[in-house]
Amino acid sequence: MGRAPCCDKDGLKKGPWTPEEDLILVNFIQLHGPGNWRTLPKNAGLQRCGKSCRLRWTNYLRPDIKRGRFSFEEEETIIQLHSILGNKWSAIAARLPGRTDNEIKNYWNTHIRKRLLRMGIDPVTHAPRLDLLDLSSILNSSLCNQSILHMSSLLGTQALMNPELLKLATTILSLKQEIQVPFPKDLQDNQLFNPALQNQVQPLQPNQYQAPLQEGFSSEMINQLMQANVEGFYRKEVALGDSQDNSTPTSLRENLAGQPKDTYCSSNPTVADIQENSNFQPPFNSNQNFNFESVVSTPTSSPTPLNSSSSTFINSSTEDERESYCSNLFKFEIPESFDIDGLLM
DNA sequence: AAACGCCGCAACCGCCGAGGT
DNA sequence: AACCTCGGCGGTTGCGGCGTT
Repeated sequence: MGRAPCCDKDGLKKGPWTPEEDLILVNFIQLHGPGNWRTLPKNAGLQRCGKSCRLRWTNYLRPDIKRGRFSFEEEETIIQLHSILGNKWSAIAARLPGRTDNEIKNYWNTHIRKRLLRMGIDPVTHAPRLDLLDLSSILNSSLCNQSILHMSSLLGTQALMNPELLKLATTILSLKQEIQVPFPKDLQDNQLFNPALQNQVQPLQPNQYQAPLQEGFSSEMINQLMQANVEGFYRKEVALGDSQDNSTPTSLRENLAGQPKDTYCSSNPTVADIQENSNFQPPFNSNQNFNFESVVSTPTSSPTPLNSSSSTFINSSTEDERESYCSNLFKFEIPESFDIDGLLM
């Protein structure tokens, strides 16, 4: 069945809207309402197709549109909703008053997505991905300092209690001493020139996350480094005064991490759907039993209210701070006030 | 100052589902 | 059931602004 074009393209203008066209469209809609978009441009005297008019109105001219930079709360909401809804921009926009799906989509693609990639987090699944991780930026921050104590600040003291991770840390440190690599220089650059290091830290390829790793780096160790990366960011915020119980690795990220995109993006996912379709395997604590509802329902005594950390950075706006803040979103818990049932309907 | 490349965003395109005939 | 229209959605494109060389 052939589909008729939305309008006769002949003689219709395309491209950016002029202020005059905007004025005509706004005046017409204020007087008559949008009505039928197909006939609107003709009635209003615009040389545009109805689709173009609708888009211009909904994305730009609507009086209730909020413009300007996204706040941290908005960004937080976007990330949380995206972890549940996937690329359902209109559904996400419905929960962000004054923001359009187009604006949110653009913001995701140009800002949030890139930031997550830098942090080694898959922007589709919201799961840590070793092949996305910028190891150099993580290691540089620690290895430019000689002391193992700095490694502990990177990995967290809890992580260093783990012999495997301690082994990894000392391996890296000893490597550094052996080969005298100038670590403030980009590690990835060094990999290109130093065979010894190349042998230890291979450039990571897609799908290598669960593949057998090079000698000296068991997959478990790498997993722990990944965990340490995410939690390392998180700990920075703790240091800034946000009290939180780190011993509870409950996070929606972990529950949704392994979901296939089809499930992820189903138009009407229910809690049961997500539970049923989730083939998630916890990447870090394989013995832990995961239950979606247990994650969704947060006890009133939860030490991590959804917005508890917002005030920490509320008045700052650097990318680094957002990145640090952002990483904490992957340990979020859903507060009681968050209507997840309503969200999933 | 000019050339170039990158980035962000507005707008377009193609597809889909709902609803009417 | 088949066909058609319409609104809506998500992916993609292309232009303009800005920074760098």
